[in-house]
Amino acid sequence: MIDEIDKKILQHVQRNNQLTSAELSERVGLSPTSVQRRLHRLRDQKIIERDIAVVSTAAIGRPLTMLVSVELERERSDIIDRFKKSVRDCSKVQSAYYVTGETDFVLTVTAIDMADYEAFTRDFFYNNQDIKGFKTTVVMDRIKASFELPIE
Amino acid sequence: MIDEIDKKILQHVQRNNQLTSAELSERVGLSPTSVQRRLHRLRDQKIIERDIAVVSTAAIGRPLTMLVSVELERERSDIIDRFKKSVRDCSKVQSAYYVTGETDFVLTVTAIDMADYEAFTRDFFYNNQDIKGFKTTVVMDRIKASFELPIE
DNA sequence: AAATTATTCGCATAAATTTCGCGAAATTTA
DNA sequence: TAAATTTCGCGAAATTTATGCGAATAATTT
Repeated sequence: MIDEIDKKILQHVQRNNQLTSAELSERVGLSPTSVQRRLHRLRDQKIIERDIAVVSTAAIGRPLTMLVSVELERERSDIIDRFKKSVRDCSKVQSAYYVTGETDFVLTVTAIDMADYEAFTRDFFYNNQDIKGFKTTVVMDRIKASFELPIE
Repeated sequence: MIDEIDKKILQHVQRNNQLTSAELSERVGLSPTSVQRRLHRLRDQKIIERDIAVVSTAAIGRPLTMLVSVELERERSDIIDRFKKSVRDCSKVQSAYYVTGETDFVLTVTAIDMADYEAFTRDFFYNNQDIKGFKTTVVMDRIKASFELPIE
């Protein structure tokens, strides 16, 4: 399915997907044409799921990140699905995980400032009958934020 | 610093940075040349921090994600800095936040399976004198995982 | 307000990169 | 080991990106 050269390509593009096929070619030891073809295949097969630019939170005026643990009133599948959808539709929520343990979900939420976050919680949580409670953790420092995977 | 057209460009490329300047041109209403020049500027100014390919965790054989809350023995700056470095250097850790609240850090860790995660905790936590304790939460479903920001 | 200066724009064109056709090499299957 | 399939890499074509430059727009100064 995916061989050693694919892995090398993935290692590089998951750090920088703007490398040209000639540059990748040198790094993985294959002609630019073949590298290009492999990239196409990796994208077609969704081994590369997507290609994105990461925008600076500071530059865009959203310097705050919160980690929010959410507990639902009941673990009923229709309630869970409704919550999942609301989370997907909210652009202030960067990521959302359905998890084991005391709480049901953990969200990553960005905000302009505390007042803005406050407003978000009002809209998103207090208005919502399905939500039993939530707990906010403030991110003081982002040591690392990536989707990189160790590939062999 | 950044105007309405820049924002439109950012909105698009944070979802898909493989769009050509001609495609972006249509979407934002500016010539391809100008779009290209703006992209360059946005990258030079680190408003676009980086450009990455997101690799499928399943395809690469790392289907498990854990959220790990870590508490250090003492909140001494040298200990904190040492921990930060170890986290940055570990490719199994996708993201790491220094946070307020009961724990000091929250990490996102990927693993092949539970045994693999078990091995990681041994290496990373039990070996480490600086760590008082940690709590693992297993991700059952990744509803959303992005670095997208709401840009106006 | 008018004039000056500085930016940004978009066209034309040059440079670079990606895509495609094709035969050769390598790998897989029979 | 022969046949079939896949992958390779070269060269050419097509597409995309980068650059030069005058025109238009916006900002600053007087």
